[in-house]
Amino acid sequence: MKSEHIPKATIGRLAVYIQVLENLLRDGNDVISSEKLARACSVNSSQIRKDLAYFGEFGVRGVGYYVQELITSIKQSLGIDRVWKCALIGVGNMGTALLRHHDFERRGFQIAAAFDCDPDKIGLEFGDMEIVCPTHLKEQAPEMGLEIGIIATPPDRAQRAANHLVDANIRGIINFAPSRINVPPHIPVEYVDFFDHLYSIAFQITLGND
Amino acid sequence: MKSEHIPKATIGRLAVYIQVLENLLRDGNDVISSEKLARACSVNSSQIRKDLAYFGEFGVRGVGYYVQELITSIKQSLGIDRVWKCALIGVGNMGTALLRHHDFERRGFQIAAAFDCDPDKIGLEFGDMEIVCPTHLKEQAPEMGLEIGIIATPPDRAQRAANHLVDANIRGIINFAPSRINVPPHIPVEYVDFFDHLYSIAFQITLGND
DNA sequence: ATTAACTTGTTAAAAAAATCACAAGCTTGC
DNA sequence: GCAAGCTTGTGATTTTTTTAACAAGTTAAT
Ligand SMILES: NC(=O)c1ccc[n+]([C@@H]2O[C@H](COP(=O)([O-])OP(=O)(O)OC[C@H]3O[C@@H](n4cnc5c(N)ncnc54)[C@H](O)[C@@H]3O)[C@@H](O)[C@H]2O)c1
Ligand SMILES: NC(=O)c1ccc[n+]([C@@H]2O[C@H](COP(=O)([O-])OP(=O)(O)OC[C@H]3O[C@@H](n4cnc5c(N)ncnc54)[C@H](O)[C@@H]3O)[C@@H](O)[C@H]2O)c1
Repeated sequence: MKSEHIPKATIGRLAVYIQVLENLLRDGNDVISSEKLARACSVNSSQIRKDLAYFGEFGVRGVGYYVQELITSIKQSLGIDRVWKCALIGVGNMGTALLRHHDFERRGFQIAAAFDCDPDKIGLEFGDMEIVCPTHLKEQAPEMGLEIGIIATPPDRAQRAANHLVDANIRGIINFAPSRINVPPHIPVEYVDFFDHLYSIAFQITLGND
Repeated sequence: MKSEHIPKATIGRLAVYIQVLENLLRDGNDVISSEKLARACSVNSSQIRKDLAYFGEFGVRGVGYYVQELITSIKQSLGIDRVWKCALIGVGNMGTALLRHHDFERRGFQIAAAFDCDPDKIGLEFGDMEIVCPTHLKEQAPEMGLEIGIIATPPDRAQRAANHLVDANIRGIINFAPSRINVPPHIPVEYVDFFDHLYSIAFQITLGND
């Protein structure tokens, strides 16, 4: 099929499929049907087949999908069959948790440089990486091949951080701060806010009460 | 209008509206039109009016929405016009960042108790809260009025943590661990995984390249 | 070889969500 | 008091997404 436009929801589900498939593989499952995978992911099996069809034909009729092969195919489709180098801006509570999280590389991402404007933080070492001032971003980004920016500053500093990233020709941005940022339209921005999920839970609980 | 079923995407957008409205209020805007709010949130103005219509009529024709009033109405609609007490399970990198984050209460949530099974962590104090073993959950949850569980354990411990929460009659769960959990159907579960967003960015960047 | 039991990829149908378009309502100025 | 100018709330329409249905391909057993 190999379609042009892919729904955003599909991307989100592919992330879930990878997660579940990796567990299946660890448990020794070599082959899986869309029906079984669907149950494990709490979705409809046609949904899975349709999601995969956007990118190609990965299964065998009458058999199912070879798990390892499917994982590889999905990762290729998403563009995470390689490591993306990320620049972290803002090394506070959140930034530190991210730096200490050792799952990034395995999942296709590497925080290769960390920036903070607090003089008390500049110079601190994290593994083989030193925290430096965001003004160095423009010079370090091309040198180090930084492509994705992760903003973890307070909300009123997020735009400033975004400006540094844009100026350094970064190609995409994740913003953990609860504020909208303005960047040129060719740079994709994703907002991460746990409170979305907390609101959703609160709402679902409240709803159930009526 | 006051409809029965509300799209999940609507809840996500309401969270964005609150964020933007609070900034508008801080900047001294008392009234806003759906058109202007729409631009600030990068959505369609009918979308905003429709989202709000699910919950009631909050605007004044010819005028717009009174910002403070609208914030209050949205919070009421979502059920966050009060503080929800949360139980954190797993006080590692992520859990610690959450505990140190002082935005929770302002946003309607409070991490009122923290649990970890690591003997080195049990007994540590965080403000006026002491980390205790998850076996105490069942006894503390009703005592303290804990309603929402936040799982921040390693993925292979998430199900165990979920079981503790279910056993303690918790009403909803946020899972930060990258693994699916099984709980009774009346308990809503939300999965938080930043990698969704990283995948999405990687995909959007890769796509732009073709 | 043929049949029966599965499972995919895809087309068709249904459902859901987003957008448009406009009547209804508020405000201001004359 | 009325007209002109806005802006909401909502039915109608369009677009998007999800689900169902099934032909086509695979395997295994007889
Ligand atoms: N910690 C959490 O659990 C959590 C949860 C949800 C959202 N967030 C959001 O994530 C962001 C970071 O949260 P945190 O808890 O780490 O805050 P924090 O205050 O601990 O850290 C912010 C860091 O950003 C640095 N900084 C400020 N301005 C900067 C600039 N212009 N350039 C570079 N660095 C700059 C500060 O020096 C500090 O180190 C906030 O916007 C917060 O709302 C955090
Ligand atoms: N740190 C991050 O930035 C980050 C990012 C994305 C996802 N996550 C996910 O969040 C989860 C936590 O990450 P982390 O970095 O804090 O890990 P961590 O290893 O630092 O912390 C895990 C904590 O859970 C505790 N724990 C283990 N089993 C437990 C149990 N049965 N009951 C109670 N506590 C238990 C451990 O003692 C430890 O303190 C992981 O699943 C991780 O994949 C973390």
